[in-house]
Amino acid sequence: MRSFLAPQTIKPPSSPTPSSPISPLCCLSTSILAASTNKNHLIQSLCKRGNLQQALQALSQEPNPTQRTYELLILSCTDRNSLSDGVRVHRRISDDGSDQDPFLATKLINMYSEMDSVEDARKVFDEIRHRTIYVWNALFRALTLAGEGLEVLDLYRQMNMSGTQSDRFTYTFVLKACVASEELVELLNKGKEIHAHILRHGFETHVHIMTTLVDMYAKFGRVAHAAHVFDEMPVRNVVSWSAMISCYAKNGKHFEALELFQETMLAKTESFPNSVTMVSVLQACAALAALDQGKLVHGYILRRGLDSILPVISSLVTMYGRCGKLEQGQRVFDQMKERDVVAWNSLISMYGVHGFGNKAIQVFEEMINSGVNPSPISFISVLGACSHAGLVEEGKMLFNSMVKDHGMYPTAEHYACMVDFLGRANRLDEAAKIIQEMRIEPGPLVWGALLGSCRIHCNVDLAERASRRLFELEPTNAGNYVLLADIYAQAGMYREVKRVKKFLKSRCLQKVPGRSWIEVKRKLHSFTSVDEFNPHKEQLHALLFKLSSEMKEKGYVPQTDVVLYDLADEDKERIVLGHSEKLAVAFGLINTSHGEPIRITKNLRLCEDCHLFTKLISKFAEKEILVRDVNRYHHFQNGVCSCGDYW
DNA sequence: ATAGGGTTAG
Repeated sequence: MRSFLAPQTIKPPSSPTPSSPISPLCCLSTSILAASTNKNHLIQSLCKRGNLQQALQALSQEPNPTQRTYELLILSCTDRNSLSDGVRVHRRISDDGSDQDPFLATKLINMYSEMDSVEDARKVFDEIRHRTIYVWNALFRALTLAGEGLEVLDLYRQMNMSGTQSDRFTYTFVLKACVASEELVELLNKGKEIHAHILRHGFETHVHIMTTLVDMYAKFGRVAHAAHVFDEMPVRNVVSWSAMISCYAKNGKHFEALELFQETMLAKTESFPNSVTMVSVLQACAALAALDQGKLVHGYILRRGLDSILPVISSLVTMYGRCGKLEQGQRVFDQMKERDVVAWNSLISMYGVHGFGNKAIQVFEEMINSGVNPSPISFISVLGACSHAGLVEEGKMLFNSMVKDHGMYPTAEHYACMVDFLGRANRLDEAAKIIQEMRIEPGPLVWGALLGSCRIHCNVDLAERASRRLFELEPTNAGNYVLLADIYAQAGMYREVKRVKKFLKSRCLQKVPGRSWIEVKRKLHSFTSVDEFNPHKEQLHALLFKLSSEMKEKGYVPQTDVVLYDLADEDKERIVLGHSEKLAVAFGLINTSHGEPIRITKNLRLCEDCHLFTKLISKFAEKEILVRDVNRYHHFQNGVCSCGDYW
């Protein structure tokens, strides 16, 4: 490597640059002459002013660019996102032997990484002999961003063997690498190993590293591990809090997310939530349909002046949508000064889950007309809307336009939407054909959509085919087995039902218990059908029994096919009457005032009997009831449901 | 000597 202190080349006086005519003085001292031809300062200031082309021009006239000059050139190329110019600068650096400078190598790796050219970053790394920890870290970061987590972990092992010590940055990069890869399960152990390194090297007090650890366990779904790390942290900042709240919100622990936010972070610490915190909190409110909590959070957002931040507003739209408050969601959206594709997507899927398919399509078109390009998620949202509203032809057209007009490749989710709305419309052959002709391997999402449709139309043959694939793809997902058993039960094939249930038991697999929530006077109440300790249980059962008897006189026939046990009819009736959703309805009838709608959330799909029961209640009790199940909204009013019995 | 890291929208 050439020293940067090497004597500078002196240009012969016979070839002066035109802009600097030689004065007699210059000939007296070589150093003065060198200074007058030195373009380093010029290049640097051109870079700072963003004038990359002129800087490159000047570079060609400068025989001895300094390290700082190269650094600014690299940064300037990165800013411009100009790969060709970056390569030019890189070549020049190699030409004068500076490519063995670890500082510049680090900068080059970062540059290539920013330009999504991880192969070039890797080349820089491979060619440099003296690898400082900065060089290693830069490559780790580049590979992680490119999703090459496994490669990072392999290099990390090599680095440890070469005797180079990790620093505090290394740990955050390799922890992220553990989750930046498809092979999540295997890498959990790798992450735990790194966790041990971190403790061994005394970094357990380091906020950045420990927060990354929390996030890593969160992404592996290891909530207890994440909470343990978080609890042990001696110092936490707003990012740590946000990471832990997000961990709960993303892993289905919505109550815990709200509790940590309200009862711990706000009440007991000096940490101020920021926009990122609010996004996770709103997500939890949305998931629980906790409208009162959501409104409080909205108020808080306004007071803290976070209401102009795009992700926050999108989350607000989603929260109001998922709480059944479409007008509020629309209002929040209308007040936005600028709208990005995520905000539009929030609005589209808000109308979608409520069954307003045409409105969702209209919003989708408005988005395009306003000059915002649809993202793959826009299509998932609008196709999902078509599904919920039974808009088969519209859905097919949108799907085709995604490929033709927007040049997008459909993902498994897009195909699953297609299969879903074709299947629901009892066009099962067409749905099966879509699966056959997919340009990617059909995954569990797609087969699951087909199986769901088979359940609606009670198609045992196709259901067996779909479930065979599903059992191969996700052998431990109890939901698939239950769905098949459900179909057998509908078809009266109880021996098959028994077989499936026996199989479930032999594998120690359990169906997710049904759970319903209702928010009354700012407090969330949760119900399951098996909870013996619920203080309201007796009262609710008595009320349900009374209602059921009254409605039976008016023609209600309990839909007991959903019960997977071969029992006497009256036992089946007792079971469906104890479903969590009915308990929540009963609780709502007792605890809401006249004219106030009941709003319920459920973690599974609504069963036939609960659907029928709720429809009738909405008529006989003259009560508006909103139920959000795992897929969509049901708006019950005067004996009718907004889904048109099609869900 | 210099450089760089964690939480976010369907």
